[in-house]
Amino acid sequence: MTAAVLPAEPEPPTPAGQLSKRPRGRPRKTEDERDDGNRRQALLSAAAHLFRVQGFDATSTRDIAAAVGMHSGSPFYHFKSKDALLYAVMEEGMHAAIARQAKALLGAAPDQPLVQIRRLIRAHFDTLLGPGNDFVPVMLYEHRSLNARQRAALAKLQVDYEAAWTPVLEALHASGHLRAPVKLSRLLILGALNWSVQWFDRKKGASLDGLTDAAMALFLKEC
Amino acid sequence: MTAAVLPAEPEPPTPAGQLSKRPRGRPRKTEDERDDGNRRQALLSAAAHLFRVQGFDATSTRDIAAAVGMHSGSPFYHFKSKDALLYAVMEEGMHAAIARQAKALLGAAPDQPLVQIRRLIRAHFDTLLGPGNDFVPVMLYEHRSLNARQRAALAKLQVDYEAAWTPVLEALHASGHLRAPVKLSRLLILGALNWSVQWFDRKKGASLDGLTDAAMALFLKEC
DNA sequence: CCTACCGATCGGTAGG
DNA sequence: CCTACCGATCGGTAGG
Repeated sequence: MTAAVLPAEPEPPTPAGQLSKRPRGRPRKTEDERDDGNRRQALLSAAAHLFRVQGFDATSTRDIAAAVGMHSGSPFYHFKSKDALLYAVMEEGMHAAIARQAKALLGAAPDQPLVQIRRLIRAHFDTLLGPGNDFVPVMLYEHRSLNARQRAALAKLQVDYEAAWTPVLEALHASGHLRAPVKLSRLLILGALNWSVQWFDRKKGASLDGLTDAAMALFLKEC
Repeated sequence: MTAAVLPAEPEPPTPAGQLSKRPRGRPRKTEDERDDGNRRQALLSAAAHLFRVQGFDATSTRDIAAAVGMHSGSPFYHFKSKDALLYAVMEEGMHAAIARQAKALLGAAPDQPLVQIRRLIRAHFDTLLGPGNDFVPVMLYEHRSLNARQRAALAKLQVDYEAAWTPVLEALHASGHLRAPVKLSRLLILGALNWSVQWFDRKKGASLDGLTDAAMALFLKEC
C-alpha cells in the first residue's frame, strides 16, 4: 500500500465570505507542489486497497480517510460520495487494464494467435494479481455496489477490453487450437482467470508465467 | 424465489400497556404443526435469495423478516445473529452440492473419466445456476463476510467437494485428455464454472447442457 | 481540508 | 414470535 501515513499538511479551507488568518488564494507551495492531484490519488489507492481486502460495505469512508491521514469528512471534499469513489477506483482500473493489454499486444504479429493469446492471458494476470493492482479486482467483486448509470459506463470499458480477445479466439478456432464456440470460450476463459483472485497467493512463490503456461495448456489444443 | 409474497398477516402491533385481543402463550396448532423447522427454513430460503440478489451487507435482517412475514426482531429467535444466518445458508448450500455431486457420479464407471468429468461439470452448473439454487452462489460471493471460525468450517466442506475432482483429473491427465497440471487445472476449471454466475442468464434460453458441452470442448483434448 | 454535527439505518435484545 | 427500544456506526454536510 502506498497511502501516506503523514499527510502533506493540508491547508485549511478558506470559507466563503469570511476572514481567514491566512493569505487568500491558492497557497504558494514554496517550491514543491507535491499535493496537487496527489491527495485525490492517495484516496483512490487507499480506497482500492481497503475495498479489495475488506470489501466495499465493510470499509467506511472514515477508514479511507484515516489511511491517508485525513479526518472523517475530508474525503467528501475530493469525491462527492462513497459511490463516486468506488466508481473512480473501477474506472482507473479499467483504463490501466486496457492500456496494459494494448501494450502487450503490440509485440505480437496478427498472424500469430498463439502468441497473442499468451500475451492477453499474461497481461490479464498482471492486471489481477500484479503487486499493487487492487483496482480491477475491486471492479470484479464489488460490481453490485454501483448504481445503474455507473454500471452502464463501466460496461463500455469492459466491452472494449474484451473486444481484443474475440479476433484472437476466432483465429484460434479457425486453426483448430480452440474447439469450443468463441463466445463461450471467452466467457469461460476470462472466468477461469478472474477467479484466480480468490486463490492466488503471491507469497507462495507461484509465478504469473507459470500460471500463464498452465492456462495455455488447459485451453488450447496442440494440433 | 420461494419467499411468500403475501406474508401470513402479521398481526398489527399492540402498543405498550394495552390489552391484546389474542390468547396468550404459544398458539395450539390444531393438528398440523407445519411450522416446526418450517419458519426457519423459510428464513433460510429468503435470506439466500436476498443475499444473492442484493448482497449480504445490502440486505438487512428486516428485509429478510419482511420477506417471510415476520417482524423485525423475529429472525433472531431462529438465528442468533445475521452472521449465523449467512453461515447456515452456505452450509446448506454445500451439503446440497456435495449430495448432488455424489449422486451424479453414481452412474459413471471409474474407468470412464470423460463421463465422470462431464457429470461433475454438469452437476456443478446445476448447483450454481439451477432454479432456486441461491445457496452456493451466496457462498462463492459472500465468503468475506464470515468470521475465521465459520470460514474454517466451510473450508472443510469445500475440500470434500473438490476432492471428487482430483482423481478424475488425474485419470484424464494420464490418458492425455488434460495437459495442464492437475491442481492448477482444477482451480482454473472451477473458476471458469464459478464465474458463470456472473453472466449466465436463465431467461436467454441457454441450456446447462450446452454450457457443459462448451466446457468439455474447451478443457479437454481429443487424443 | 478540519470541526462538529445530523439523520437514518441497522444488528441485536429484554421481556413478554 | 411480537413489542419497544437501545447503542453504535455510517454517509454526508454546513460552515469555516
